[in-house]
Amino acid sequence: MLAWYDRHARTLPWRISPAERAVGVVPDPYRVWLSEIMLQQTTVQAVKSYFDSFVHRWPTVTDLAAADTEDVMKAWAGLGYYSRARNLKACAEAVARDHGGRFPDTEDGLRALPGIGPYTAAAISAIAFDRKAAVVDGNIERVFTRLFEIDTPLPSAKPEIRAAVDRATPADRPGDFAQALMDLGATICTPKRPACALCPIDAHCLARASGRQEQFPVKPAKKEKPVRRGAAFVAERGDGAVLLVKRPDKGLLGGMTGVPTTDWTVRADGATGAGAAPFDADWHLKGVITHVFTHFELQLEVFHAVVTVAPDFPGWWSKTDSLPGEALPTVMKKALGAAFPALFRKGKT
DNA sequence: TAGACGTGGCA
DNA sequence: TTGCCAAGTCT
Repeated sequence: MLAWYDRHARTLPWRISPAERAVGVVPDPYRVWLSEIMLQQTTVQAVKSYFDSFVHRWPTVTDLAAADTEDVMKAWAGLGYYSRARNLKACAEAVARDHGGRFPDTEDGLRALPGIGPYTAAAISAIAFDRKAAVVDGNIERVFTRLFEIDTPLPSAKPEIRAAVDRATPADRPGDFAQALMDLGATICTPKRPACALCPIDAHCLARASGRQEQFPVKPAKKEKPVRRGAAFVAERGDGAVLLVKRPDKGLLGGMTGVPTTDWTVRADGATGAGAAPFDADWHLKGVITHVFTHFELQLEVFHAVVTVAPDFPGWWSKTDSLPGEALPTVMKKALGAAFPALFRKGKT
């Protein structure tokens, strides 16, 4: 795997190449940590631009610790799983305050920090500090369940997989070993139609031998996504400014910004409509948007009104030129796009 | 332990 | 178009 990695390692903004490492270049634990948090359940392609803007704006963990939380949420907007952004800030503060601005180099030390679970602790200790650790992410689960035809369904199979990864991990270059396995999973040992002919370890793979590559890993059946409905209210002032509110720190889209909405419920009856508006105005239905979250699908009626008298309602007015800089999750950009077709298109600003 | 928690890309 | 999925964590 290490020989394969030396020739085929992906070039990524947060990564030290095997050649650089060989001549003594060491990774920056801050960049390793930041990339690992961003990459949780998120594609490399989606992360790249966010990673660049974060390290440009906050070059060190101390800079991030000193940042305004609102600015961090704004910079994270669009990446999803927003508790990661809160924990990112809390973790930076803990590292600055309790560790003198330096990340712990052990799994236990890292695991104690907010937002760092078993995977990320192992990954940082291996990649940033070259410590031997059993790094197990989704890629590595796939590679190992195929190698050994582990047919226990996930997540029950995790201990079995972890033990196998632990046995396989070398004392030399454990960080490159983990990254090699992840690159293999991302580029060759893919979920569908894996390119076994190109695999450096196909001779060792039980699933390859039996032709059952795509049967692994075994996962439980998905549950059906319920549909929830609600209404969003885009209030526009005479100068074009829009009324925004900050959502509660916990729960869905926690700490992010949005337009006022009703609750999103499974009720399919007349729970929505202009009658559910937070204050009286000449509301007009502008459209219905659909947005798919991890555990439900949302159908959101979007109402618009031009407001001449400031409503007694918590929030602030944001002019159209400052709107893109707000901490707006994609679903909220979609809602604004339904109200202002010229300003927002398909959730992009 | 199972559910909450976003988003965009691709087959 | 629909479903699956991508370097998981927290409760």
